[in-house]
Amino acid sequence: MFSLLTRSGLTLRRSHAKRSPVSSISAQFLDIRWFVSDSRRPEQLLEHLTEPQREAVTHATGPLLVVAGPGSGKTRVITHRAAYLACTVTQPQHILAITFTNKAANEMAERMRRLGVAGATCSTFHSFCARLLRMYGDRVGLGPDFSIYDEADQTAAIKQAIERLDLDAEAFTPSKMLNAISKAKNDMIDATQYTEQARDWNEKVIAPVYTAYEQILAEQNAADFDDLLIKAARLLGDHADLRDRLEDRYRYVLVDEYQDTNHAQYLIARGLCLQRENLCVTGDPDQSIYGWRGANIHNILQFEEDFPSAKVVRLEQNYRSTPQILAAADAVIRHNRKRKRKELWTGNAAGRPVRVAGCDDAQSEAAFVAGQIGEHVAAGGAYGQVAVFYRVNALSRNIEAALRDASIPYQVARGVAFFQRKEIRDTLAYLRLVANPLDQVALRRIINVPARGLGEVTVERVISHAAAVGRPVLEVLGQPESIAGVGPRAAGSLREFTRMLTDIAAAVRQGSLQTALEQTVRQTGLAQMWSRDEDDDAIANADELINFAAEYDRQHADGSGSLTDWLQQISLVADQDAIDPELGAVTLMTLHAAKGLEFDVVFIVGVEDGLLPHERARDRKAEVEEERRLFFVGMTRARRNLTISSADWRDRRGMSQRTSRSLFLAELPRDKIALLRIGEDGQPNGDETADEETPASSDEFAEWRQGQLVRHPKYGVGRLLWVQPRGGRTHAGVKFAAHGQKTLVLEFAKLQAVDSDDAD
DNA sequence: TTAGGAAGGTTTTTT
DNA sequence: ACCTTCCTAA
Repeated sequence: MFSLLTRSGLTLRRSHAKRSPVSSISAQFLDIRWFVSDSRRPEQLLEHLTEPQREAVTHATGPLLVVAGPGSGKTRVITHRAAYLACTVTQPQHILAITFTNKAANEMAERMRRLGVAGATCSTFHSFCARLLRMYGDRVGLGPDFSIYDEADQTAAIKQAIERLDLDAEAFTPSKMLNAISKAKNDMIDATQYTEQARDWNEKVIAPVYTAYEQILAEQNAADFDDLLIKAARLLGDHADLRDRLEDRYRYVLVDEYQDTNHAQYLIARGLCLQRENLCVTGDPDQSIYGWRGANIHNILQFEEDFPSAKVVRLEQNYRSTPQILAAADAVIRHNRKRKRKELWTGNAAGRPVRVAGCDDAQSEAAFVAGQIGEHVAAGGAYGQVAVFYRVNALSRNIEAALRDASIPYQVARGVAFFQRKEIRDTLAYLRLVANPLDQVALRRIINVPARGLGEVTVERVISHAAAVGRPVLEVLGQPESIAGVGPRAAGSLREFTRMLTDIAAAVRQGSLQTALEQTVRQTGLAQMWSRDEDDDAIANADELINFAAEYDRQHADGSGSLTDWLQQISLVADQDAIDPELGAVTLMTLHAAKGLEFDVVFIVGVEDGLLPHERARDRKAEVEEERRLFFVGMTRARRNLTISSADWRDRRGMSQRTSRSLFLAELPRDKIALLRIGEDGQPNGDETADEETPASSDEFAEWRQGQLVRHPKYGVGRLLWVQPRGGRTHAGVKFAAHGQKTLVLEFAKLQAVDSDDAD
């Protein structure tokens, strides 16, 4: 965001008075016990609701599952239900609503306030757990100022673990290890259990790393993202007194996007509702898109078994999209075999057909999108009602360039990217160290940034000395002369470094984060380093960070803020949090980030084999189904117009490569879509030239895709490089192990598919 | 110890 | 194309 957000040619710098997209997350806990502002009668809340919606809203006690199709008014039901409960059976402060992003949490709080209910807690799982751990973390080995390690910090910790074990297991990259550890954590398998269960060679290598990694996190008073959830789950599981206290506080619990909860989140939701079972979950199995990070779709599928007394309400009427859009999305999702049947329908008026645009290359695709947005606005539409979705972030580049060229304002939903920038991480590392002196990942990051003559050798000496005398590193830093092997020069630098930290800590105690940050940037020499390197981006971004701190200061003028809390907010920022709907700009984001949003006009670009479904998912049926759900989520965001595009050529790794179209395109219903052919200029080439593009003759090979293994009677086994319908025949490039690359016509080549699908 | 260049590996999605 | 890491020279 910030500078990323404002890359468009137009001026989008927001004034300070305006709410910064990410600063809005600070309001996430709304514990203020206000009065229910008007004496709204409960019946009023039921007006304008359909029968099933009303059923869900008025179901007061006991478990409730709301299976809500896209655009079925789910958010409305949730907020009305919370409001209804608050003025019939309970008070606002006894309601806990858990959503997927901070942005959604804020929105829910805001909508409830508009319904006259203030004081409910609206939060994400991660924020809720973090706050819980700040209070009760001592029971699971965390001090109140623990650091939250993101992926980069985790990687650093893993590297430390590997070093400590004297392992040079280059067979695994740290990120592979991290994945394995994260997966284990998501299943609530701790390092001890993992070690006991380790069967194959992989697991036996990873087990000691997992153990060492956990040790390092504990030493540094740090928790990774997974820890937030699993430590909170353990807290609830092991401490009945705490559970009782929380259950008394939160008597009605509501979990949104339940299809994307993992095992730890499931345990937390359960743990909060053991006695009253006033748990209401909402979600849609067809929109489960986070299986890859441990989400367990069975949580929602088995809700009725978990809670035999559960009431189930299905919301199937769609109020969002045109019948064409809904029918197209429905036709696609029906191809998923592991699925509960659901009938989607809408009473909305017919609109335009869904458009499927085949483009020459990624540039013409981008130009096409920009041109169409221009036309939309020329016809009276607003930029703010347009979104472009893609499978991978890298695809935003072309689109951004084309929008800039066309002077179209846009925002990219990449809230986290800002905080991952080097200059921001460096600056924050100083503050992290002040908040949590045990945060060695932060220490190692900046002890020699900017360079002050403290090399690897010195740092290791200091750290091992600290370990030897059993004192915290920061304490040892202050008396460098007592460390063997540290010369006078290094000692001077160490003292200077310690003094800077002390000064920053003092500035933080003064209560202004803005001042503390300004001082950090100046005193540490970071600012000087950036100007020396003429790194204008770094300077601008650091300024943005300072503004962000200033905004926090302003919102916590009453003294309710803290450095730890500010850092926590930053750690838990989501990409979606960076979107400002008021900005009046086109929104660019990944399909994952699109969940829960809606726009009048939607473009889904790069719908090509290998991209959607992504090549990493393509070999496993379950993963292809998740990719299909992702496509479904994207399609169903559209209210009025939906355009799906693919390019015949796309740059990958610097080289232009032939693509083949996504198998999902063949699943769109012919009669609901309009096919377009887009030339180099990004203009449609006549309307009905699409026929040669449709794989009319090649239905037989429609399922064949890039990367698939095939067997040729003469050449043996090979892999499909590309598949392209051409004039009633299907051409394909195949790379054979023994005979190199060949171009074949599938109708004649007598290729057999070699099935590489894993049963999952 | 640092800087700078060459080589080499790498790419999904994210709280 | 891009980033990280490794290597070498100063």
